Amino acid sequence: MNELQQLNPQQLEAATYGDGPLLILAGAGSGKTRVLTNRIAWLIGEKQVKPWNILAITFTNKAAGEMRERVDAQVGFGADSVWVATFHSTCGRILRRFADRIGYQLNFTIYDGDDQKQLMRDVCKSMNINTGVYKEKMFLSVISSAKDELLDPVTFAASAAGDPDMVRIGEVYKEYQRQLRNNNAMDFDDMIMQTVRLFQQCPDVLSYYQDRFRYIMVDEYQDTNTAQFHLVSLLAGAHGNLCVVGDDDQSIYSFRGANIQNILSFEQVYPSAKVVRLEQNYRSTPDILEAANSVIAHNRGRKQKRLWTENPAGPRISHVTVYSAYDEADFVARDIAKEVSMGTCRNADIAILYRTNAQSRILEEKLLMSGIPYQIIGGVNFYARKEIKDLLSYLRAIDNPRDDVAVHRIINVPKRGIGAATIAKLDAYAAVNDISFSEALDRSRDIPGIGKSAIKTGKFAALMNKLRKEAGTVTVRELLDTIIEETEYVEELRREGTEEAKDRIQNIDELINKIVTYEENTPEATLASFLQEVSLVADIDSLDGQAGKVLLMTLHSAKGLEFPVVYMTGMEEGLFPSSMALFGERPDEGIEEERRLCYVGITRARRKLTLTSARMRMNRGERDIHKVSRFIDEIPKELLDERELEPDSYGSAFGSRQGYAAGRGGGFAGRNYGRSAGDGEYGSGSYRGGNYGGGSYGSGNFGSGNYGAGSSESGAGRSFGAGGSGNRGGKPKGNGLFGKPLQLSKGAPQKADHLDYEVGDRVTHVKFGEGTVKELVDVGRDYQVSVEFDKAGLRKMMAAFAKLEKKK
DNA sequence: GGTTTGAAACTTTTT
DNA sequence: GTTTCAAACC
Repeated sequence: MNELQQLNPQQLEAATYGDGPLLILAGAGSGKTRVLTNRIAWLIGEKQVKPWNILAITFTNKAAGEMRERVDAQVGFGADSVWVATFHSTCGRILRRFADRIGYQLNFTIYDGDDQKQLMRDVCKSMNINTGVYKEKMFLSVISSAKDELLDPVTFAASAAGDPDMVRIGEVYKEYQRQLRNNNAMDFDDMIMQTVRLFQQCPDVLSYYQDRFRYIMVDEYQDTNTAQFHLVSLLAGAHGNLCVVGDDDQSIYSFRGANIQNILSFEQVYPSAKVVRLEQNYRSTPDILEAANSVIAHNRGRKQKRLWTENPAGPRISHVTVYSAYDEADFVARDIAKEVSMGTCRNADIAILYRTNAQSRILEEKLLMSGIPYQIIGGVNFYARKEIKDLLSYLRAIDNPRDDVAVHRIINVPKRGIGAATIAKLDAYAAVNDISFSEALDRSRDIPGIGKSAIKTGKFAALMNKLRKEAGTVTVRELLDTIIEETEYVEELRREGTEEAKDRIQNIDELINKIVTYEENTPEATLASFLQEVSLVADIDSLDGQAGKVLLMTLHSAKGLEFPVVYMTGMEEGLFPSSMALFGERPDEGIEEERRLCYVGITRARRKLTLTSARMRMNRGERDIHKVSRFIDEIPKELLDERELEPDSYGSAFGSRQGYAAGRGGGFAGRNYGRSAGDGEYGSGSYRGGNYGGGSYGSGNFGSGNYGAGSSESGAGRSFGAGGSGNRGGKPKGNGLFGKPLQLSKGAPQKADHLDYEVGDRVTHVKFGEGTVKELVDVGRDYQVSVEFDKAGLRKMMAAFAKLEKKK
């Protein structure tokens, strides 16, 4: 309790405010988590509130975990009875207990984005919808928004009357929802909406939880959507002790249905609400705060507040303009290496932020080359990887036989010789008889026209039934072992023997580890509880903090985090603010949300902030010329250390260097470098000059290397490098300037007269490190070199591109 | 009928 | 550079 003495007056007021609604407007870095945990401790210690009568809701598991830890540390006895959880897991727990009251089985499956898409494809197919005109994604996004607003298919249809497009969408929504229900499945949005429905339809359940949760706290309240608002209001309906914490300036999830009005009009909804403002920032230097304040001041309709700090001054904010995204990545990598070698910071202090996930690749590449350890948050979720998803689908199909999406996914994985035609017959049979796909499988022999395929499908059905039987008696881990054994899933990968297959096996091992950890830490671990846990993990949750690595993530993922050193990359009009926001339906609102995102980014930095802008960026094979982001202009000039870097050829770059040389044809900043491609002009908006050869560099047979430090890291282990699919056969498909193969255009590496290494020599490669030359083949224009690398394994590459150096 | 291969389209942010 | 769709191939 002596912790309270360390709070400032406003924090103390918020932490010790008694009953009734309470709105805490907490600016960035103002210590809101501290206030929340202190409040929980105070409620229990001073107000004699029972720990199990307290509910604290967050958005991510990570935030929940942190709060849990701090509550445990501060509250002591009884702390674990405090319910700290995310919106989705809270609803999950409630629904696992009462979903049967609203027509679901308790073992319902939770569908992620991939599952939703799959299901929507089936829906569109069954309704004969031309997805060339109406995209699945569009349907899903409208349905998602509807659910966020608590509109069920019936209400939606009513509101759609008169608008033919909306009526059509309404029909799709109805069918989608019907199939979800048939599959005994819910999507993410259902979790919230169905819980609200449960409360509305079953007053006894609602009053049970109202009585259970007498004190409710909601973190990041500005990100709640309408459904979440209703959920919270219902829960707080009896006792009225609702404490919400948020910052309207950090509302960045409107695309996900977040309704900023929830926080802006809290005082209207709860007229007796007490409002406390936390404006003292404990995180950043005065310059960084000043920059953040100046940017956000351009937004209208905010709750007035201005952050201030007593923190000492720090280094100036840098803004660096470079020519290309490649130069940007190079600058960031070099700057990090410099700072770290000077001892001003450690790798673990640094975060590189960007607007879109697509920007991460080039940064990743540069960091890898510079030997800087990094971890990427986001991109491909571990649980979304093919091999993981396959095995999880087995578990899902076992747990919930009605999960048609899961059964469809695995019926021919690994290959069992069951093809599309057979599956179509099973589907038709299931539809006619109104049974699930699994049941149709069980009746394989009765299916008309199936022929001898019934032997294969029957075998598969038998396997699934055997596994289901076993599931009741063994642990999840043992069950997975059996699946892997029976299906020879890993065996198959082992036979493939490629680097990619090895990676997949590693990921499967990692999945097994996760299951073991889960079963060890969860007393009542069941297959269903494990699957729920797994489907509700977010990318950000994998961040462990002890890694000693530079972190790369989107600005969205960075919310709620702080770092001593922050790089905000891609500060360009069209990227950030994104063109989607600029040219969307409501440009004003779009820009304001982007600006809030910028505010979030700036306020992540404690000590040193570096902003970077590239003039040119490759975008879907075209180069776009961008102006510097307006947000840079919104920062007072005197706060910025402006620098402009000239493009220059960094000798070490594999591939990009060459593309760079060719791409310069149009001339940059009025100067003419090397050859002139002739067409295209700099400065007139979008440059669409000759084909830049994006993606086709390294057109030799480079293989699809898999890099990254350990595939257990989220995002690492992603493969890049040219070659692989899309460019099979070793011949460059991509066009160079004027449609000719890039290799033939000027500036591309030429075949060397001779090579200064031969078979058996030790060589070094800029990315793969050291290795031994195994084979040299003269293929006309160039030599093809095969090298067995110590770390990266056997690689084939073209000598002119590989830039191998003989080791002395 | 099933599998493999090649070409085309597509990239905001996510629980 | 990745994922999806159609055609060729077995």
